[in-house]
Amino acid sequence: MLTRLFSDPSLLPDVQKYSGWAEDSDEEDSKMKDDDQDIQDDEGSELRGSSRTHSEHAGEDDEDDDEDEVEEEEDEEGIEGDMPKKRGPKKRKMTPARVERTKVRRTKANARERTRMHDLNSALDNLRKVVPCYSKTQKLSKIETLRLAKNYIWALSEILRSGKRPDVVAYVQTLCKGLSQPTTNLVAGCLQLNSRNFLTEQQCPDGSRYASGSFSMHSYPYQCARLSSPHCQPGSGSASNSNSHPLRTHGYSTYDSVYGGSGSPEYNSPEYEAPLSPPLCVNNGNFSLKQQGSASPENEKAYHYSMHYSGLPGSRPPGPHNLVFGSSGARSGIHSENVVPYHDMHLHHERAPVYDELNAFFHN
DNA sequence: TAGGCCATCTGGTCCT
DNA sequence: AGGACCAGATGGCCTA
Repeated sequence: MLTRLFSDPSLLPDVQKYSGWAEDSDEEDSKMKDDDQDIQDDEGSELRGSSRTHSEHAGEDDEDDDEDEVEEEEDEEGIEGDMPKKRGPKKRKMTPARVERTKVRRTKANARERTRMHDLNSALDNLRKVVPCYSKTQKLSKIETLRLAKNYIWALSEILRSGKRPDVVAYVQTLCKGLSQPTTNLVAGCLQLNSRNFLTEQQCPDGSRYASGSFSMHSYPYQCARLSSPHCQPGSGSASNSNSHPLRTHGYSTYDSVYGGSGSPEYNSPEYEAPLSPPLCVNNGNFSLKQQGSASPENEKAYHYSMHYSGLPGSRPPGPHNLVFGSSGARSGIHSENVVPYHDMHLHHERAPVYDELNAFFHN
């Protein structure tokens, strides 16, 4: 591509101009890769321009220099004869000066558009970090991020509206509504709704199961292997890393790794960026916030009572409250005082007001 | 190799 | 007039 580019003298001027812009830009796209991409795309646009209907003509009629006073009468009939007659203002002659100005203006517009899209992507990245599933290595697609965010907002709204303790199953199902199967798997994995663990853990202290099947793994088949997120998929990326990680091997979730308070240093690896996903902990169907790295007795207590989907033996106190998935709080006897107080939590989080309301409810 | 996702270019439209 | 926004087109990359 580049070889062809530089072998074609007609393409060089634009490329040089473009490169000049890239040097001036302090955007991230000044990176080598992006520069290459830019050059390629400019070349492509040049080449594509010849096939576009108005690439060099449309939108250039606002040029007001003198040599542009002459309008092309031929346009009325179609210059090439077989060219389709075009609507709109008559085209003006593309003098070299106009061509040059057009290119400059187009280049500036391209730069703005690129910056705009980068800003948009940055915002989308921020959104990825606050939806319930965040993986630096396996990013949700744009559309899936928006869908998940919508579902998440809806789920939280429902909690506030109904004033009821949310059912975990319904919560997850709401989150996964409309998501693609891979994304559903990813979200389920991030929430640690591992079917195996789920089924083995939804036993009451007396051994009887409840709510089994309320979460249909048929509807949301969770497959560990599909999860390439480093914190929820063993074997992704570096197999040795994931396998050597005891928590990952057992499928510990984002909740566990970040909000579980274990302070597992493995999660500080570059590969794993501490999730900024909502610090929500589903505690007996009760959504709460968990504090990072807290060692206070209260927090320990709350931690003991907090629900961990995967219940790794030995890693967590095997208290009965660990096993509660149902929506009925009476079933477990867990009370709201077991929830980490809001003010002890992620006050830095952008959505503190939401949590404020949630906790106001859960603490009443 | 097809399909999904993405970045970029581009021209049109709207707004300030 | 210029910038923001939008949607279509295109090509690259990745994965099943």
